[in-house]
Amino acid sequence: MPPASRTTSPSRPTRADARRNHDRIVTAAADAIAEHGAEASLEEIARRAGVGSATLHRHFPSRQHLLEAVFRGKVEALCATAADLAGHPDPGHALATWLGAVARHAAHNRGLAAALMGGAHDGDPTLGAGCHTMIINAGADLLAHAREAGAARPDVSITDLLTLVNAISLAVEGEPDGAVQAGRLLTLALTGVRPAGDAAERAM
Amino acid sequence: MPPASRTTSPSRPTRADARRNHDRIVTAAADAIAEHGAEASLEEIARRAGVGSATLHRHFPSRQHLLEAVFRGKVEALCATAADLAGHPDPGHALATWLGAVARHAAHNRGLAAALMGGAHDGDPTLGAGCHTMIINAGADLLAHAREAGAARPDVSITDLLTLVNAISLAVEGEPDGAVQAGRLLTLALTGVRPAGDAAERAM
DNA sequence: GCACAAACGGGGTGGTCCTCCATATCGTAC
DNA sequence: GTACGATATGGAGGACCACCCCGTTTGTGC
Repeated sequence: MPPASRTTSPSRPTRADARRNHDRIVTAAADAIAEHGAEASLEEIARRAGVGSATLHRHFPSRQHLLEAVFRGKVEALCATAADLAGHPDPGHALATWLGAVARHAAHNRGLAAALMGGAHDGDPTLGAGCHTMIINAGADLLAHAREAGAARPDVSITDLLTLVNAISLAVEGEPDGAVQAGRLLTLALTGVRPAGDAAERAM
Repeated sequence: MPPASRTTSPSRPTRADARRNHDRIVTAAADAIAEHGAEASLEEIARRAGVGSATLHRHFPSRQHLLEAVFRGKVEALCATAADLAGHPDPGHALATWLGAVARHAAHNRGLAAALMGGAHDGDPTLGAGCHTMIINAGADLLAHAREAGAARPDVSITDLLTLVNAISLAVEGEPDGAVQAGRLLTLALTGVRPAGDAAERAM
């Protein structure tokens, strides 16, 4: 982040080769991450993109920045889905559907769960508008509506739910039938282990 | 694994220095893992133990083997807890209590969740009797009893439950109030997001 | 005490992440 | 069309890592 120059002009427009390299790196990263997961080698990504490793590090000072760039599109899609579902007549169902969509995206896009998870708590405030924050804001409305409709406990937060979804996604990542497992576990977590219809309130 | 020698005698008793080094490595690993997590540097562990890195690799051919050795005691304790709880009058409560104990152990012993998680699906059959298997066998009884008592759905497996617990434990690992978060999320997953007493069966 | 299998560990290989800085390139003002 | 300066580049190098080879040391049964 260059210090705001003295003139009103925003320093300079990004150079064309820089923009080109940026895009090539993101593309290469998407491939490598799909293949090897979120911990894919940065050296290899640079190699695939045909740039020096220093260039990669200049464009993306941390792995998290790179993940954010790779998955921004997917995250925006999930946010849009949340917006669509916000007006659904059954808010509880809408929330569950959306969380399922998050899990499905994570199952089909290796590394997405890590990108969603990492955002806030790695001490870098410059990632404020990152995927983590975006997805939380998107889900907050759905949860609020569900709560109003009595379909969600008042003491559960959207952070809880997304942590759960991402934890599940990470746990089954790499498994052959990951998407199925993730769906099972998410349903389990949302509805509880007790048989449906058993309303017993226990001390636990 | 030395090929079974021609004689009936089990080749040879382990040499004293080997046993000593083994123990020093496990101790050093416990410290390092508590400090840096399950991904702690093996070189550093060898350094702390005062042995060459080759010695560490000879004793523990993979990181998973080392984790198993470090946490075997804790896992046995959890298995014993499971055995104690097996006769509890309320099997549903017993199961929940035990899963809570697993989470609590994981929160207090960094790396334990990783040890429990890694066991089966990394292609090494020699880890058959590893922590993963031990804990599954221990929990299976509790789940079976809970199911008989109608306190657990018939379609949920012990693997599901342990995956959930470990996923949660890994997700909150390193967080300042990790133990509290893990407890919250586990309770949430076990009882569902709907308010207690809401027995509505939804299509979802 | 001796012989020998068992265990050891220094040092090498090839990998990672990240940084420095001399060089090449782009965009612009002329 | 050219020259210039800011911007961007990438190879080389440092620090670290997992893992392995192989000459050397050490423990043990006789």
